Amino acid sequence: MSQLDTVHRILDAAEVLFAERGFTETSLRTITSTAGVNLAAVNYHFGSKKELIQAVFERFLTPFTEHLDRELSRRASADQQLKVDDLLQSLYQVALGGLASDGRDPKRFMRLLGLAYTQSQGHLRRFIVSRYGASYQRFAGLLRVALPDIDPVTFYWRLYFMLGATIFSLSSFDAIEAILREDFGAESSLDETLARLAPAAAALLTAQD
Amino acid sequence: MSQLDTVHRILDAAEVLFAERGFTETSLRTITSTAGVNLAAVNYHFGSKKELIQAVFERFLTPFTEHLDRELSRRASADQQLKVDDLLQSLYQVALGGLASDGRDPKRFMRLLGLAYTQSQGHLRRFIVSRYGASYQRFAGLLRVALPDIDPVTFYWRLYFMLGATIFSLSSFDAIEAILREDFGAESSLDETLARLAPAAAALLTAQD
DNA sequence: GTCTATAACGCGATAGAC
DNA sequence: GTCTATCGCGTTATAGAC
Repeated sequence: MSQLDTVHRILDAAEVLFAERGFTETSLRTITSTAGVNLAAVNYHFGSKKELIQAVFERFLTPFTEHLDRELSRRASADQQLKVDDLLQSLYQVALGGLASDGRDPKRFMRLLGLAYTQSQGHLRRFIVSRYGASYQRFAGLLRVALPDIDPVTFYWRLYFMLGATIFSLSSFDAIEAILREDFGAESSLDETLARLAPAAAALLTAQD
Repeated sequence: MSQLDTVHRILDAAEVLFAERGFTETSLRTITSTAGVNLAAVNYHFGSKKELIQAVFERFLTPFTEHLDRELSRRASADQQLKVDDLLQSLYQVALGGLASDGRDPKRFMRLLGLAYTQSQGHLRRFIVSRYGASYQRFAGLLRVALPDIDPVTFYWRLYFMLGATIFSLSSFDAIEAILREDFGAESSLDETLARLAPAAAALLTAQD
């Protein structure tokens, strides 16, 4: 088995298992046996479990922020000024859809983001902020320009409300979808849910006090 | 030290440590040494770590749902029909404020709820649903009556969006508050944040498609 | 570059003395 | 009811053979 295969197989197994169980709850033994590689391979290729966790996020966040940055630049050059709806559409449809078109599961990505937020992995938060903080700042800045009438503190709280609604509900997408399917017999696809989320998030951001 | 003291001290230490680090990341050794009790005391008084986790949630959720149920009954007997704003006010101001007036930290409660949501503790989810599901169903049912024009699947997705915005942002209240204080020099109290969250959540729920 | 074997340690839980 | 001591197991990480 080539080195590239081994690294790849470890990342694939770790991504799925972390998303299902969390970081602490997933042992290197489980990851390596699922991946079909030797236990020592993780420490050889990644150095430590922490660095493996960061590598899993890097593989999601780099294409995600690239899709988002590209789409924001495209829209910004076309329009005079980006509106709230444009920005949310960039975030939801393009960035997540772009991820899906790369063959990466956007629901799993959201689950990992939720874990990064609540599990106290200080190293992971530092890694994400230092590596991808610029893209976040750009998006937040454009949204701020699109909502000039809201006072700044309220604006930022609403930004976190919006992120919370997004990450929380999408990270539990499968569980929520299963409940609604049982109660109403109606299946919800990720696209339909994003189509429901976008106007709700826009209303949240633009609400009158 | 009396038995009541020991049980109490374990619960106090576990509540703080779980909220700070998560369940798996907090060992019984850390809990008992923080509480100043013997390691064996947890298994003696609670049976297992899982049952200790449930006891920590019980001590928050029982008064919380009692406050909420009482307030919903009070409002329902006064008004003809409860509106969205009434229901959100019951949830935010009264239930959380009631918790605070009992001397229980509502931010810590929100952090624990966030953990229960994202950390895969199957036993905890089953415990919460079986013990407190009725209060949740009642609140969701009243909110449904207040929003009859929205189609049912959209309504429930929005309910999860609203819960996500609430739990996610309040569970990270201290971290978000610190960022905003550094950037704008403006402190945000929990009350002020709830006063910002209520209209935003109402707008999210009542949005036009 | 990949393997086996193991070091070094922390975990939850419990038996048994007091 | 509280203590000490310990069992049995799982963990990450690494040394050394191949």
